Amino acid sequence: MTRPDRPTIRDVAAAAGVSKGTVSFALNGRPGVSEDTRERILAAARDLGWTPSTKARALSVSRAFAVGLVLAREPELLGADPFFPAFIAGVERTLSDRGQALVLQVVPEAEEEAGYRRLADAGRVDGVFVLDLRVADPRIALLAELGMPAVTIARPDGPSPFPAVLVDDRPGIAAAVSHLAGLGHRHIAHVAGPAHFLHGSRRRRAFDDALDEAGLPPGPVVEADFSAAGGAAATREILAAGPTAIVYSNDLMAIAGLSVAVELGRAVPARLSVTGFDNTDLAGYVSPALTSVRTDPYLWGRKAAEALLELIDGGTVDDVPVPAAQLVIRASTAPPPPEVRTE
Amino acid sequence: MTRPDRPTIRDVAAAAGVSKGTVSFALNGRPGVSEDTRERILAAARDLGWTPSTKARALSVSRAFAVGLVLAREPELLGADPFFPAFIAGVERTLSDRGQALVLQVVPEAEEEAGYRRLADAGRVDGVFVLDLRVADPRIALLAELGMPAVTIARPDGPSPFPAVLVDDRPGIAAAVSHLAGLGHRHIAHVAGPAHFLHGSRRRRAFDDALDEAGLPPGPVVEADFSAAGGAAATREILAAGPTAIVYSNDLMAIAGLSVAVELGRAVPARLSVTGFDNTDLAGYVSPALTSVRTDPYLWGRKAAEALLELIDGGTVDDVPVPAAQLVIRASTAPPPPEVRTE
DNA sequence: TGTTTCGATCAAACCGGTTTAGTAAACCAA
DNA sequence: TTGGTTTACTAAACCGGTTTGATCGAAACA
Repeated sequence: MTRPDRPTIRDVAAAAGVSKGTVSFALNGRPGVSEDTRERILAAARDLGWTPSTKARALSVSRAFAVGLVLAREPELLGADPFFPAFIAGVERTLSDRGQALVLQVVPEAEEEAGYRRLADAGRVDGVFVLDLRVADPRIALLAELGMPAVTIARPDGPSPFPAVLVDDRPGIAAAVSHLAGLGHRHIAHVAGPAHFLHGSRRRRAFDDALDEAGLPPGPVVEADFSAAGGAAATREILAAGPTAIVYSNDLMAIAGLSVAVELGRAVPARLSVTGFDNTDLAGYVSPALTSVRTDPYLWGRKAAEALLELIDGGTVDDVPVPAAQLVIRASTAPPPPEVRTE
Repeated sequence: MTRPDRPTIRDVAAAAGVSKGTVSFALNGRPGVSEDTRERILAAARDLGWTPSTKARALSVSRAFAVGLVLAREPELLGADPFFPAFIAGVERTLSDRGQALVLQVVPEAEEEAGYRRLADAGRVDGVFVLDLRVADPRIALLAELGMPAVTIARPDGPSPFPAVLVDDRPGIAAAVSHLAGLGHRHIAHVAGPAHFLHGSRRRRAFDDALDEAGLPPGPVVEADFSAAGGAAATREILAAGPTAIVYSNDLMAIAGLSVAVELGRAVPARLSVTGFDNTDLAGYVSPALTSVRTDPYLWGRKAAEALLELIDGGTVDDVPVPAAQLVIRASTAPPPPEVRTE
């Protein structure tokens, strides 16, 4: 394990025959350095293979050159959700170009606030992303109090001093319901995500509103936990209400529900229509292929990171609009069976 | 955005009426501080709400107090793979107790080496994990040259100065094949992962060996890319060879393949048995429930992090054994149909 | 008693950058 | 020639910790 001593700015200064300060100026493109010396310094730096020490820069300018992400989900649920990796990839896309790093923290749900606090206290990050917003999310106030720049994914329900990436699940749910209603369904059910999650409750509300808008009576709703097991259980429960279609609030539950329905003799889509949400990689490859709502977490990640860096740099940042989610129609939705009479 | 000026060690020193150095000694539990003063210092630190600045410590002891992970997969593929989140959660489990952070980097595959180099040059991390080992992986030599401590997930095929978490896919594949052979299957096919990935090629070799051991002739193998689309395509291709069972090298491809088979009229498990690998959350909730190989990436993450920290602290670390993967038998495997005669 | 030893403490250097204050030389106008 | 600016650069302070070498008083020893 060789430990090649990295050259410091001092070495560069010596090689170029100038002082440390001048080297710093030259490397940062500041005025007050003659073209001649600047080139000599750059050449010296190149020859020595010098790269700035993030540690030293971080201390001297009191910036971490990193942003943080705290994930509070249980590992199993995390693994099943395609959101995070895609979001993170998008974030990285923006960060890596700008020499910023992403610090990740995965904590038990109860320690989420402690997680943010740790990142802040240790000075490890200059800002954070807030995901999985909850109803009346306490993290907003916490981060404001800590003076920590943040960007939320979706606009919180309460007041928030932070810019948000305006992710809106409602049009996606509305599109799913309207698609089903258009096919002739009158008994549409919903398997919702946990109500304390903002996206869980918003999708649910969107579902209710969409039914109303389609002139349909309220449909049965069962709350589940976004997991396959939860989706399966919820499906068993909700099928008792005799819906001809189920709108799931994510693909994982939809795929699990689809299997349950088929096992219970409810052929999909002949006797039951099903829609998912997320449009995961798998959605197009289950049988029948799942009608789902396509979201773009990669894009959200990119935009969120851009906004956060801007905010950290002291800019004022507006909420960031993103394209509305699109319904991808596949084979899991069809008109309801004729024998189901409309009341 | 209040910016509450964090107290420094200097403030603590002033409050306790001692010098900076003494404070540092006291806080780090070094000898040479009277019990009396130590307590006074600790009290002062507590009262002021002092927490050490990672930035300053990092510079002064030239440690980043962070470890790195470079992900080189495409975002979509990342999203579909349950491995990363679980692995990362395990890593965090170990790290967070010890005040270490995880720095993530997601890069296009072509920039993977640059990714490691960036982390190293900037001094952002004290060590890294090496995932998704490839055949003759160039990263091993790169990291050795950079003098960067590392832990590999699985033992590389070539020489490596780094400890490895001894993940071994072979028993899992062997168990799947032997399970199928025990059910009476004689025509077993394999949908492999990319051959340039070590786990792709190892699982394939394990498949070949297991067939041989069961006294069966080599079975057809199609290489795919671990994605649902790839799994579906590979299944279409491999079904032409007329196998009675297919061993997939991950669940995602298996689930996609299962749908393809059913659509082509090959009922599972009546006319085709299918096994997956990973035992994802969804495996138990598709129809039929998927027989799969359970792995434990959460545990691997924990162990890998422990080993890496030990290594960074200058310890010598041996390879880390982990429990062998277990076959989880569900409904997607059954005896082959009787009409298939054995040659 | 004088000397040694030792524990407790402090002042200062250091990590590798950035930034400010200061200076010498060059330049310019009167 | 003088005096005032500019330009190009240096020296030193600073960020907030850790670590080393020196100092000081008290206890231990001869």
